[in-house]
Amino acid sequence: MVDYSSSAQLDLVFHALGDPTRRAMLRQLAQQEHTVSELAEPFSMSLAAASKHVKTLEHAGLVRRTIRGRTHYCRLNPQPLSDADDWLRSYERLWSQRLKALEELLRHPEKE
Amino acid sequence: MVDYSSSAQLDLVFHALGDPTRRAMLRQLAQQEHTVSELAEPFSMSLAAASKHVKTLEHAGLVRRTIRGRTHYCRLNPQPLSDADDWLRSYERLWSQRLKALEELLRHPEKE
DNA sequence: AATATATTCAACCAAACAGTTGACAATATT
DNA sequence: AATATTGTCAACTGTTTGGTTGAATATATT
Repeated sequence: MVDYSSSAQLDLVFHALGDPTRRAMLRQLAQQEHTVSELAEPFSMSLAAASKHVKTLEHAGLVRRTIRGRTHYCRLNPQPLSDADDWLRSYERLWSQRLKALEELLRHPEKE
Repeated sequence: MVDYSSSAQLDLVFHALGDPTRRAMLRQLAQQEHTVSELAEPFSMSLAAASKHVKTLEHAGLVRRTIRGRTHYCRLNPQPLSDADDWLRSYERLWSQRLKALEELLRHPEKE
């Protein structure tokens, strides 16, 4: 079993996710495959800039690219998202505890 | 219901998580409260540098600080981790599908 | 063959980042 | 009162980031 959650890999994945343009691109790719131009289209930036974002996602392992002719087709590779989630979920006990306490408070709204 | 998962908030949280020093600090804080010096101790960097990391975590809402005398006590606030997880989990369908296919393949290892 | 399209590349820029050091502020200790 | 401790701040440095533009590459279309 390969450990994709190595620190360096998580660095790349979390860094890739820390940008709204890239998160939006992933959102598109969750629906279907897209070319680089299609991914770039919604944003008011040059194609070159968008292309760099795609490359960042690719480097993090979040995007796979197939080149057919002059067109680059990109699709989402969800594995690193699952790895990032594994990391986050190791804290779940902490936040679910807190959420439970909040719910309890809503159910029995006592003074103070 | 407040939307902590706003894009700007996620930017801060994912960016904060994209650094191994900061993830290690969170790991410490998951165990118990720690002072800034305690958080800094494992790393071979100046206290000032570590202090900046703590501030980054605090800015992302991941750390809460209480000052008593000259000592700053830090504790983990897990809420933003939960928000980040909410975001990631919206892709869960995609990766669990893939995992299921892999398991299936392991159970019935046919040719090709 | 000429042109249009899809994409990357290289060079550049400004801003942000991660680290340093030295000084400062505030609080404890002796 | 003198000193030590905890932590931040400000200024500086080198690197990374996110964007630009113009040229280059490769493929399609006419």
